Amino acid sequence: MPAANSQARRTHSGNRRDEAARLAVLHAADDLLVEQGFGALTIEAIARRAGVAKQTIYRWWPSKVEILLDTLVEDSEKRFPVPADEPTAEDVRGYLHDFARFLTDDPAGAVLLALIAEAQHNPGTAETFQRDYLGPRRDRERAMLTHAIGTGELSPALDPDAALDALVGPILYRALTGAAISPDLVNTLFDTLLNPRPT
Amino acid sequence: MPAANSQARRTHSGNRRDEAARLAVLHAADDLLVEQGFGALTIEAIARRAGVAKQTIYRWWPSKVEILLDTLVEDSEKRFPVPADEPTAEDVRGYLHDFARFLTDDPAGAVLLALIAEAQHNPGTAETFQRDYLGPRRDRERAMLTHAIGTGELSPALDPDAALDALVGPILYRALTGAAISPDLVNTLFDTLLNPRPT
Amino acid sequence: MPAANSQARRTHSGNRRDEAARLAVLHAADDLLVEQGFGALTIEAIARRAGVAKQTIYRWWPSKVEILLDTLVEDSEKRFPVPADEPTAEDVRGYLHDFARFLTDDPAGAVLLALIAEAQHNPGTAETFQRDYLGPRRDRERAMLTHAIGTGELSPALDPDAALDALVGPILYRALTGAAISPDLVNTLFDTLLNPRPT
Amino acid sequence: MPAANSQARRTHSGNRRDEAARLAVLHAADDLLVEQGFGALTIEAIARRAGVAKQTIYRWWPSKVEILLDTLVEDSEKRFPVPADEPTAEDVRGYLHDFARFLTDDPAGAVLLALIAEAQHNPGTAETFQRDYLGPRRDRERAMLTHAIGTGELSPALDPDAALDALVGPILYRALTGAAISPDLVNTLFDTLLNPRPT
DNA sequence: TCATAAGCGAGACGGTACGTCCTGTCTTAAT
DNA sequence: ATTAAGACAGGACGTACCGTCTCGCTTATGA
Repeated sequence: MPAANSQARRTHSGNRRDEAARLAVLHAADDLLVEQGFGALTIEAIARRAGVAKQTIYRWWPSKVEILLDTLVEDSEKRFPVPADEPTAEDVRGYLHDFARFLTDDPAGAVLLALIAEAQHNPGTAETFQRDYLGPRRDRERAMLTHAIGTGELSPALDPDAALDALVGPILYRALTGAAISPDLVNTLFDTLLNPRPT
Repeated sequence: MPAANSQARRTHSGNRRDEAARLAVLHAADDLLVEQGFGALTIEAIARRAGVAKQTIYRWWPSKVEILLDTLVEDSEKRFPVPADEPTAEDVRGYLHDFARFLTDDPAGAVLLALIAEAQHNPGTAETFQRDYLGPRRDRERAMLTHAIGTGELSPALDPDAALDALVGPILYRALTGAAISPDLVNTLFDTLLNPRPT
Repeated sequence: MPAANSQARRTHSGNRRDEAARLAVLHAADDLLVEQGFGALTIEAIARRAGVAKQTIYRWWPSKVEILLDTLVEDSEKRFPVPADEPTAEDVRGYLHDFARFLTDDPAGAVLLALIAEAQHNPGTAETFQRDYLGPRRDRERAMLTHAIGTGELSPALDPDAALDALVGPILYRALTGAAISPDLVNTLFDTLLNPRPT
Repeated sequence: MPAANSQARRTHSGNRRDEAARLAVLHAADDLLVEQGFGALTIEAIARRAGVAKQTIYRWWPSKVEILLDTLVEDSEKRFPVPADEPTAEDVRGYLHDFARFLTDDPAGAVLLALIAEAQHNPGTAETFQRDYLGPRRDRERAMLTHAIGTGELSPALDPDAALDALVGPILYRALTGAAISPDLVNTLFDTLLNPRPT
């Protein structure tokens, strides 16, 4: 764990961006969100916990939303990457399970929910979030689904984007309302909406 | 409509709750949210626009969330009431269309999105919102769906609550991400998930 | 002494200006200036020490200069009021001695020096200081001197305003440069510049 | 004059102190003080305008006060040097006129006023200013005055230092309060305080 | 001649204060 | 009892400077 304590004064790197400060900010933001909730996630609190000056945060991130985005992009790639290499129907199913587990069991899932929330409150956030997170992921999800349709493994009644909304929507909705997401639900959604070739 | 302007000093009602003040607050909150977004929705701004003292707001509402809830409950009942009287399959379908239209076309739809968002940021809000809005509506939605299943008109692969999540989820997800919701999408979801008896 | 401690939360006066807060601010500013110098005299430090919110300071004073002015006006009137009632030559002489003593021995003298200094750095301060302090005092000093000239007790070579500058200037200059001001110096200035009728 | 513009990147002298940078700093400080006042005289602003790195300033001057002192020493010597070569009474009188003119008409006079001001706010500045400016000049002024007394041209009622305070004080006081200084005032002070042998 | 040592522009860093805004509590005077 | 008004303590906002630091470069010097 990257120590962000303040007694051992970090020595920084002069003219160049200080990687230790960058990480300290990301971790502080993440920790604060999980431990104390979005209300406690102020720039001042992040700076305080990271042992960093406010100006250092403002220098590199326009707002706390972008900090969260940075952590989310990293965490999402780590915890539920979109299967990209000749994905099969089972890869798609597995991806949906991973997504559900990320939202309900992973502390980082809270970041995704918080960003969706913040996007409702702020049009700028909505745009940034769409551009830097939802859009790129959707592109890869669409490619995944399209491939599995192309092989004949899946044959949904909806076009790929609508099908993805129909799959992701319910999972996310249950997460947003604090409900559990059983693997059965995911499986039934998958079977009903994507109509997989019987095995 | 009760004027909420400040030049014509409203005369208030002595020792009874002032209904004009109550309405002025609800309208001010609604208007501010729609016109200037959630960021501008502060107690001070509501009080200012409503021509009401802050204390009057704090006396009757624990937080701005409850103000929004009050407006949302009223507006939802008006714009897309849950069909309750022997609802048919077509009533269910119509309800989903009304819900989608509320979210995308009605200014009051923004209130629902804002409350879902705020619920992510604040556990207290989540609970209140669930208890006073989502829960009661879901009860009536479940009754509606159960009735239509009981008559044999609908036969979903999922249990009623899961089916409702599967229908509401995608619609809400598209609204949350700012996407349009075509009637076709709603129809296809309805047909795929609820498997209606062919007419 | 008005307690400015923070544990015993002051109860304030609601709708009206809180006199206790006003005094706490004035005393905190005074104390900080004397104890830690002008550099430590920040709005934040005053607020901290007075146990007062910053906003309360900004509500009533445009800047810390006006806080100092308020204390200076009060203190000057108390410590070296301008003799006003048929002042004699000896009253004038005594006034000069009081002025010298105020500058060198009284902690409040530091406030006067600080304001003269600040006036050099800030045109707005210069104007306010002139209008609210120097001007009014000079009017009364001129009246005092004019009266003593009118009785024939004093007959300076300079017009009253120039004479006052010639008397005040050296005293203030020595104070500004941290030099002591002996009563002899004041007496000699008085005798040389005002040419008093021999007794 | 060495251009302090930033587009034409100055080539510096490698191993040795860069004289161009030194001058650029002095001029930038001077200009900023005159054009925008003491409030705008920050190290960052000086560095910006001089096209110099902050570190270069901190390397050679402990604080902005010393920068001003450097310019003041140079300018004072140029604009109103203390007559040193067998000064007559008229030299003394002329010196006082020069001093008054420097304070009121010369942009560099603002530097002297600013340093007197800053000395009130900061004991370190007071000491440096006394040691490097006021002290040395006073030594030469005392020598000048003593010489003119020695020749019998002048016979003040006060000892030389007190006489100098009595002359300089009023002039400076009027400058500090933004008042004009007429030659008549200077002449009368001179005549009254120094009691010159009639010509 | 070529390493080395200092000065330089640049700019990131941890801090502190700025002046503004909003929070939720309180008191007053009027209804 | 309820209201409009608004003062209050508190605390976050985003900005500007502070004084320190490290970087990569340039130049003069002496081994």
